[in-house]
Amino acid sequence: MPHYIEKCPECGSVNLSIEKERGEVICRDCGLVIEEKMVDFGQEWREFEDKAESRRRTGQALTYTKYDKGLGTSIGQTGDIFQLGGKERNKFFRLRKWQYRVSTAIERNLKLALAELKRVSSFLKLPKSVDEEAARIYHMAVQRGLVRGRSMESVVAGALYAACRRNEVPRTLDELSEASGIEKKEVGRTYRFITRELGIRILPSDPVDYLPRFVSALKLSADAQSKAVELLQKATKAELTSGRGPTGIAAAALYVAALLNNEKRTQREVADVAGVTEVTIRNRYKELLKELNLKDKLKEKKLEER
DNA sequence: AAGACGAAAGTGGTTGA
DNA sequence: TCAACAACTTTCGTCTT
Repeated sequence: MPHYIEKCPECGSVNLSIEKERGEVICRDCGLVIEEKMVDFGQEWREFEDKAESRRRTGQALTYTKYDKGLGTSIGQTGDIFQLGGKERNKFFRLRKWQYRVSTAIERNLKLALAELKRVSSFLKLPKSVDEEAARIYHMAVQRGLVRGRSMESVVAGALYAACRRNEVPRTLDELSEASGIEKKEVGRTYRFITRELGIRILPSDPVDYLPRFVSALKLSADAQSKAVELLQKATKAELTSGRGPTGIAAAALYVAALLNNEKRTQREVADVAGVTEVTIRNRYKELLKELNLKDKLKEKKLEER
């Protein structure tokens, strides 16, 4: 596993945790997110842990982040394809046909769109896998004519949002909106539209997925984070989570966890980081206290402090 | 003075007739 | 297409630390 950073710049700990799914490197001791979305967890070491599977390497994968899928522009234009065997030759014929079908208009649109996608995703420091997915979604959207009547940028933003959700690296609509310069509701609208039209299944995002970033932004400890995870698990069991905004739940759990851990943050601080209001935190927080019998614990805390 | 709390009214989106 | 509805926000007054 290639390590770009060995020690936590905050506390010097070498006890780093690599959250592959989120593409984040986190310090286990102080909870700092050291690297976010910077490591390309590609094929080579993805299967490292799974020894049953042989490691396969098949060269560069087709990539949707290049407008021509990385195939280059000279397929079948020279005579050399005729030296290939039948199977290979057919393959190239198919590719050439496909490429030919991409009209110049679509090609130009894709070039622009993928540049925009790249820009937004690097602004948000998203991992490459999300780029790929978003580009794929955009491709499909173009092919189905879903961009017509919508701005290219908003479709890009919607595709990225969908890709984030699919890869469990949730970004809020606010963040996407800020990065893309598209209004929040517009992003949400195109997101819903393209996922519906393309039949993309999106799991409801898990509040836990938001925690590492919130914890880091609030400079809370790893203890507080695991406490929050614990609370969230209980909350999920008590069915407090369905139908509610995941960010609000994550924020409330984190708020309580911080209190219990003597790392108090104000509701406002947590609310700002999570992109919800204090009121929402209060509501979720109230529910948490009621359902999980945490009141007593908080009272104990207060007594201890005297 | 700042933070926590809660009531009331408003917003944008979903659902179901 | 419209109305009911739930979740969330905004705003504001009151209580607590």
